[in-house]
Amino acid sequence: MAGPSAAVFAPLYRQIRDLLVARLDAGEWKPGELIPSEIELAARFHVSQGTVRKAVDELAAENLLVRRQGKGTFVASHHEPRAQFRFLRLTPDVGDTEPAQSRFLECQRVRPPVDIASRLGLAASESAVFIRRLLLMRGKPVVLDEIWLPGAQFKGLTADRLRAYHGPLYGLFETEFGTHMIRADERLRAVAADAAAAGQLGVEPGAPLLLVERTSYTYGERAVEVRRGLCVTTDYHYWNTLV
Amino acid sequence: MAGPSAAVFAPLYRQIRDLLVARLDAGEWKPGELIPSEIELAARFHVSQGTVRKAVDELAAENLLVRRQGKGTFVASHHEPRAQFRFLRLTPDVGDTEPAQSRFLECQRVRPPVDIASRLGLAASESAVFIRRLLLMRGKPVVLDEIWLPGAQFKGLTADRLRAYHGPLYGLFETEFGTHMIRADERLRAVAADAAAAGQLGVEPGAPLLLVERTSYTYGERAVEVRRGLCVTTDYHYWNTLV
DNA sequence: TAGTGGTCTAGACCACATA
DNA sequence: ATGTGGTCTAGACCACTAG
Repeated sequence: MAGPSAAVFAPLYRQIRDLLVARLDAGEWKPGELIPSEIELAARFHVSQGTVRKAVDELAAENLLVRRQGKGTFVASHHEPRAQFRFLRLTPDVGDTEPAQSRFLECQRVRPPVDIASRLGLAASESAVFIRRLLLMRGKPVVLDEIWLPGAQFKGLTADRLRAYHGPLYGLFETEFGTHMIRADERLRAVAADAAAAGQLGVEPGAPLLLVERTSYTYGERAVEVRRGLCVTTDYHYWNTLV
Repeated sequence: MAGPSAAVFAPLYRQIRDLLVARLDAGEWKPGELIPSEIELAARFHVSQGTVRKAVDELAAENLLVRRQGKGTFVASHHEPRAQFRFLRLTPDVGDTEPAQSRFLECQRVRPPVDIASRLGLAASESAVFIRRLLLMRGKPVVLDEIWLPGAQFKGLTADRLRAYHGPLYGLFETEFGTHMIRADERLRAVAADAAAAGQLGVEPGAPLLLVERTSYTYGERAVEVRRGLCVTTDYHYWNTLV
């Protein structure tokens, strides 16, 4: 409930953590880059190395930073192999997960529906980029995605640009638009396929589909993507771990 | 891939962690109970308090232990309010989550299907307890669960005993059968309701349902429950956070 | 060889709960 | 007043990486 800087009194290590996030947000260190060593950060913030360590530990646990022994601490990037499947929970029932292939059907600037606009924190006058794409796995359509992005942040995003890019979508967003997704909330339900979706996905109208509604956030809990995906779950499933 | 004790060479704090888990598994400290203080554990294991602290930190992060400042560290229990909804990801679209009501339809000793038996690590000769129950929220059926448990561990579990108990199922398992669930894997897919499920859940046959297949584990990564739930997701959704 | 993160320790002090 | 966990520090040593 409380905003990012609601807690005024916080332990030192958490204040350091927040300072580091602010630096990341400001782009002082970009995804994939090395951040200063713990000793250097300790000197800069006038705290002990142990306090910096605890701050960095938290950020590493949240996947904002990646520690590599002997090399240093790096800003997490969606281009790294280990991050590839972090936001893709759809897995084949048998065999290993392989990279999916995207087929972009549509990419336009639109006035977003009110519910989408409010989730993105857009004013009534602001536009959004709307993307429709089909995700293919093993050559077959598996997910039909509708994606909304804040227009101001994603100026110049076109279908051609999407098609020219190869790799994970969040990698493109990170590199070309300076927007790094760090967290996402998802809501899942089962729905019946309408005629349009059925056609795209190659199933019968009325067939059960898994609807995944996602809101993605960047540094500072700012929502920057709303996604609505319809998934065929006959040979794939959505996996999750409860701890 | 690697078993619980595959890593022979491990940092001290991890060895301490594993020792603590072994003690929990052995029932030395039961759910809800206070474990010895950090200083006492440090003395017992001949390490510094800082090392014990790091071991306990890990177990607290995994929800095996609960720290309470000024009071001590306690073994996590499914009876605590904070644990109530940890394994229930189905939430109403509007309004707050309320405790669900169980209606037990069936409880028998059975020879489990081979896939269930293998997931529970049961030999061909071993039996299982099979439970069917309906979960009601706001007075309406929302989930139809089928649950399999290892027969040997759940001797004496009957429909009457289930009906007599009020509270979360995992609380009963913990208190009456000494089995504490600490983790669960889930696989989700959308399926069409068959006639039987449709009747129980009050939906049309063929209606889309969310199928949740769960395997639950106790200390030491031992699978002790397989669950297959069919959920009506018209007014409820399954929520998840990707980090 | 030098620099990085990873582990372990010891001790001081703070915040909270209980008697 | 006492005991608990929570924070912060300082320093030693280890393990890994790279020039």
